Amino acid sequence: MNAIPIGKLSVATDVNIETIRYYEREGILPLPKRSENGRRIYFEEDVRRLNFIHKCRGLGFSLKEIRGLLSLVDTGDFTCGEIHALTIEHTRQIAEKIENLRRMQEVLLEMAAHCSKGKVPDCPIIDSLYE
Amino acid sequence: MNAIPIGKLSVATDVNIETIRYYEREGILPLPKRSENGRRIYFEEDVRRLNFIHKCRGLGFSLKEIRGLLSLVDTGDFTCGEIHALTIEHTRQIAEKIENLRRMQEVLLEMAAHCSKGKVPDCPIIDSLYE
DNA sequence: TGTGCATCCTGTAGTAACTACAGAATACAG
DNA sequence: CTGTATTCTGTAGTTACTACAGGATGCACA
Repeated sequence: MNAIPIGKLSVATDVNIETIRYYEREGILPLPKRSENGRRIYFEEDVRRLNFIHKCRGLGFSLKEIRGLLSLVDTGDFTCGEIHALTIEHTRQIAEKIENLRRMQEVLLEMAAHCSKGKVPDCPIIDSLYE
Repeated sequence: MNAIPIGKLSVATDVNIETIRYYEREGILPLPKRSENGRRIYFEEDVRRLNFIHKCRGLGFSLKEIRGLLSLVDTGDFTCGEIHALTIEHTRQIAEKIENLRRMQEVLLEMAAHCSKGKVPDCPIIDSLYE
């Protein structure tokens, strides 16, 4: 139920119409149902999946990596060991991303704070991401 | 001191040599000194800057956005108000990225935990990034 | 019941951010 | 001093979009 055309999906997810069709060609979005006249029809599930893909892209995951994440849910027949192998590397990667962002955040906030006290900031931002 | 050639910079930062030259062409890395025979010479500062750029890219920032972040440190003549304007939007964006990653992390860990108890996971991962 | 503007279709071409390769010069280890 | 490694410039290919072009269909409104 609640069928929507590609334009509405685009607005709902803030993903460009052409990008949606590109994801379809790439097999990262499933082939949607079509209306009698060949127009694509989407449902709530597609909105969720596309939101997920879009946010992952914004977090620096490649389409290949996203395919890997989606495979966790697309096929329900992974063994326990496989799930572990797939999630462990991803959680490690995510933890690292969070840590890097946390450091950037810290330095930016500090910068703004110093600044508001009238001090000209010097240059700690770059070091913040250097291990 | 401690001058290194492009190959060492590439190894030190895990950034492809061709990508380093590409960043130079794009003006995101400064034109380096050259040896007598025209070979690029880098220093510790370049390692830090390139590490920063590389990590930002891995966190989903575009080169344009990274240019904006670097401008905070490249020119020391921002006014306090400008620093605030630039940092506030960035910190908002970073907070959002952290929150999205945190949710993904939670769901992946939960998935692995359920799995290790022998339960077949169903499908919460996609919802985790759906507001 | 027309009619005109919005939305959709396919297909192709352009852009951003790399990445790889060709062909030549220089560095340096044994 | 000779051969393998590294660097150089320049160009072409790849990934992930993004923007048309040209045509068909949908739908609000007179």
